[in-house]
Amino acid sequence: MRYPASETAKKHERILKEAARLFRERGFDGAGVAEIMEAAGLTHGAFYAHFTSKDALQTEAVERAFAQANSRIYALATNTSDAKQAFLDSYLGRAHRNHAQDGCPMAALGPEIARSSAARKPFTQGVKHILDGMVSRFRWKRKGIARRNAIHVLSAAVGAVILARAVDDPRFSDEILASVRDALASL
Amino acid sequence: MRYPASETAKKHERILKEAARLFRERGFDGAGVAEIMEAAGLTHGAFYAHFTSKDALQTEAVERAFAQANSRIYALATNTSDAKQAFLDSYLGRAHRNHAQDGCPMAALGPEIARSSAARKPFTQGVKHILDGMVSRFRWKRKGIARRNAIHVLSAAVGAVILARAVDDPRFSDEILASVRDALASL
DNA sequence: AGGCAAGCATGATGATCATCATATAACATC
DNA sequence: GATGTTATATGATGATCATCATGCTTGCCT
Repeated sequence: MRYPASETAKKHERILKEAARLFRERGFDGAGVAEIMEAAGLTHGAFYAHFTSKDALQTEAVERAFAQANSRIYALATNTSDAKQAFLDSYLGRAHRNHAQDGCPMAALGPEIARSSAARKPFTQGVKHILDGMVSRFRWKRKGIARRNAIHVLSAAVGAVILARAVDDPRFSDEILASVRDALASL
Repeated sequence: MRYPASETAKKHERILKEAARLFRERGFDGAGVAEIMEAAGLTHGAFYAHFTSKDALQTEAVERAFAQANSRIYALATNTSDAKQAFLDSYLGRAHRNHAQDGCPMAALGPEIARSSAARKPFTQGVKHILDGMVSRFRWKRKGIARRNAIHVLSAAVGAVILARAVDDPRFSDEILASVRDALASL
């Protein structure tokens, strides 16, 4: 049957939201169309009325996850006195490590993005946008190399969360997060 | 038919080698048993004479990839005057970025490891072993915080390679590698 | 030398998956 | 208020995959 147009837009949003969540939780291959649709409260058949393919969904889901990440960084910059320190505390905290499903798409999907022709473009834009935000909104001790340091901080933070999640030993995992947080705080 | 025992051992090795390569190239889900066996010069049926499951193969393939990585670090330490710098030049070089299939398993599989119950144990051991090697064999400027700095360098290097691979823009990708290489050289 | 069993190939099995086909029923438009 | 359109559900399709079943052949051991 047919449904009101306002509902349709909400359902589209819900599919995207659940896709962004499930992709980060299980990977692009690990989350199926049917599972995503069910999480959005629909059945699999309705999917192709909203997206042309699973690849297209990947593209939009990555965009969505980056938009979320960027708005968080923006919130840190306006609500805290030291945005860089707030970023480090949040990004390298246990909560982020333990909840990849609504965390940073770089840490959750990095290597899979490199293999996904659909996701690389929005990913590249997302990384550039985040970097620009870090360069302009964080307070850097050495202004002349702010961009280099932003790339450094971002890389180290992403790598640390990936290692902390992959590792089997909780103390070691905590050590990784704490070490990188301390090391980056002085930049 | 039956085959000589020496041949069998070589085939086992070949399966492991191709698995470690294909997993890093396409991910655990992206590389199928049949494809791995074909790459090893066999058919899919022979697989279960060598491994009890694909999960078991993942476990051993991760072990193998880490052994390879460790022997490379060891070689750097014995053949160069500045092992840390040699590591940075190699790990953050274009060759490593462009050839995930025989590069570092952390950068190629990080987030997927976190979701794989089979791979987390060997991964954890591998990371610990690499870190120990870095702490003891690299020349650190500040000896008191060598371990913290080793964790920092490893995280930043892993993150940088993951981002450099995922990004669509070659100049941006090069910039990531060069920035992190420069930033880490002073530790 | 002869029998046993190991290692491999071929092919089957059942599950899972992305995508497509079709029918339905209500919305939007005139 | 009639009509065409649209979002959805159900179900089909064909591909892919891990794993299992079977049988052959030949190395290995007695």
